Amino acid sequence: MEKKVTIYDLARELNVSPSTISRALQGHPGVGPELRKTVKRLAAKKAYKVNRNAASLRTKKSRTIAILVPKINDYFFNSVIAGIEIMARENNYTVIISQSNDEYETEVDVVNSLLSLNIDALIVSLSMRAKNYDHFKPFLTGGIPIVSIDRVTEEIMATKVFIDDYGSAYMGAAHLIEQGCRNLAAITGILDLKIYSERVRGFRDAIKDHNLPVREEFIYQCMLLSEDGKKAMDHFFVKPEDAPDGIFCSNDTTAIACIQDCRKRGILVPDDVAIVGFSNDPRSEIIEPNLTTIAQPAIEMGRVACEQAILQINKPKSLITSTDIILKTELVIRDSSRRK
Amino acid sequence: MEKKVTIYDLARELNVSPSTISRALQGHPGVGPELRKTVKRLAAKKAYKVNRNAASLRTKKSRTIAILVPKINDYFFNSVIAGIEIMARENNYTVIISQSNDEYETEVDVVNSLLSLNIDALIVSLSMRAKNYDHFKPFLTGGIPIVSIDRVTEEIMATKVFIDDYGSAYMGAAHLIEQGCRNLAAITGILDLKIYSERVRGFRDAIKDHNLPVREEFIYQCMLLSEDGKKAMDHFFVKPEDAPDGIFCSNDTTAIACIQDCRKRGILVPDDVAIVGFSNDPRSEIIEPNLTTIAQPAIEMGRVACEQAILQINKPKSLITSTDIILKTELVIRDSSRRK
DNA sequence: TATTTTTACACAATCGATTGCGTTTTTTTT
DNA sequence: AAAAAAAACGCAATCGATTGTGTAAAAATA
Repeated sequence: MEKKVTIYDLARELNVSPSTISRALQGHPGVGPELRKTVKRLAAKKAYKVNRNAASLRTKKSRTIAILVPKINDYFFNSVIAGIEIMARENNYTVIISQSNDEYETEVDVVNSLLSLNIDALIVSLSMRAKNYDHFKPFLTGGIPIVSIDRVTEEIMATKVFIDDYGSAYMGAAHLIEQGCRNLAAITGILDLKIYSERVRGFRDAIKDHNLPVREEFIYQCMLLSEDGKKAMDHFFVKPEDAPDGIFCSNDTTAIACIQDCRKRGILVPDDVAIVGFSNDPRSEIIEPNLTTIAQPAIEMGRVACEQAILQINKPKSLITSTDIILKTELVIRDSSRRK
Repeated sequence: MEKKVTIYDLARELNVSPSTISRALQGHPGVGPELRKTVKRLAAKKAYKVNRNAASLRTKKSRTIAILVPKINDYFFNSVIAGIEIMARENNYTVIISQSNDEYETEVDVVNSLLSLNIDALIVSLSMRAKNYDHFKPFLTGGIPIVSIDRVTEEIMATKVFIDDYGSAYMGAAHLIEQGCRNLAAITGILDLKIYSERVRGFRDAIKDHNLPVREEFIYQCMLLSEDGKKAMDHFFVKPEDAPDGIFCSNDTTAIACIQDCRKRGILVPDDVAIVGFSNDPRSEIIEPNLTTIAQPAIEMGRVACEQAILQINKPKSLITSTDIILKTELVIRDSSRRK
């Protein structure tokens, strides 16, 4: 079990001081060009790696960005993470990933444990069960920037990267109406989260703007799991003669559940009921009929979020600002809503 | 921008030495029970969090486990990661996740950068494009245990957690034969990796044991991407009159691509061609016909891998062993292979 | 050549927590 | 009550890298 090589080892071998080694490796001026080369060569030869703990302790910078999302094994967040990872790697940052499982307590827990890790920034998508946001305050008072993605809130002073939820939902609902639907239903996530309330607002406005009635009982609030999709269908179809002919879902999981449930009930999609999902999950191209859905630029969102995080890290702390970055979505029309 | 609270702050406030604070917080004997309570209370009140960098620097333990997988946004690895995350959290470990994108160079890159992070253990699934495994050596000589999962190799001295690839493939192929297939094809990953060569071996043996011929041209080696599935179909169907009537795929992505390609060609699944995939990806329950596939205990694999990592961390370094842990798989029979 | 400026490096403090060892105080033993 | 043992805590070194300041040598200037 060999010990790791330190700058002291290199210093001894070259008969210079450790400080010179450190400066040489960082390319500081004030170290002769020749010495610098010698040092770098020796460092490479002996497979020297900085001890990031030591460096972080001294500089109070860890070159680490933490990510906190509701679920790691979810297509959308996954892609966001992949995007962050790419940008982080390009900028020589390390990434730490955690999940809240959409539970408030876990979120608080994770956030607290991140506090001892000396991270440089936090990229977070809120859990569905938000109660308050006090657990994020130590970051802000500690000068650690927060970038909030997708599920954002005004209550945290943070750069926000998200999509035009209102417009996307409006687009989805309007599309259903254009396809001939007159009786729209929606499956939404918990309305405490702005992302979902905005989508419902867009959904409502699209209906109103087309002079159709908004049926409150056709707005089903849930955790957006597959079972919830089925429950929503049960709810919508208590009176089959007075059921919706178009469903706008706030994610693809519930949309797919609806399609599958329709098949069981012998309801034709899109002719009896047209369905639109949200996210453009890979499953949407596989389900029959293929699912019409709102495509979100997930990887791009990750990249941008990470970019913003790095920007904030390098900005004088007094200048912490709260930018909003809104990314474009796209309605991907497939067979689950296309009527001839 | 408030400074973080340190043990020195607590020490000053209570008029004791920092060492006592440290011991009190760790529950050391040698600190009076009353003082300990007082310290803990004050620490909680002032929201003290240990500085893990400082602690790690001193103890050479970071309570951090690194994960390296080919792709983060892949269902299987995702679930493995989720499993690791759960076990890590239970044991108060932090997890760092990186991906190699199935490229050798990236893998080397990532591994090297992990070297400066002072991780306690590495859990790795190899990239498809393995050339050699020298980049892992510094961990072993440095006393940092490696747990190798799924895509393992004998060439690294590590605890290995994987499935019975030979048996699983045998089971899959035998099932196809039982369903009446006489002319089997296989889509496999790069055969340099044991995981794939074992599957092909199982595939071969199942055919042989049923006294059927193994057609070498029907074993298609690729990176297992969706496009590869289509290319494989082109390859298998150059002579449609002499094409396979059953395909065993080493992952679900290619299996799904095959089903979709069959539809385009007007080939009936499972009647003309029966198809079996590998992993039990969520998409396999959505594709029509539903995909028969080998279910792997991905989350369990993550849990076990993490458990093993923690075991190794706490073991005297001289005792580094190389256990093999083989997890059970299950053939999930669905419509893509079930013939009446 | 004497003086100033520059260059190239060394010294030593510092970040915050941990821990072996030493010291003081209290308790136990004889 | 004196001696020994135990308990409770402090001192100071340590982990490895960074960085402000100090100093000697080399180069530039007068």
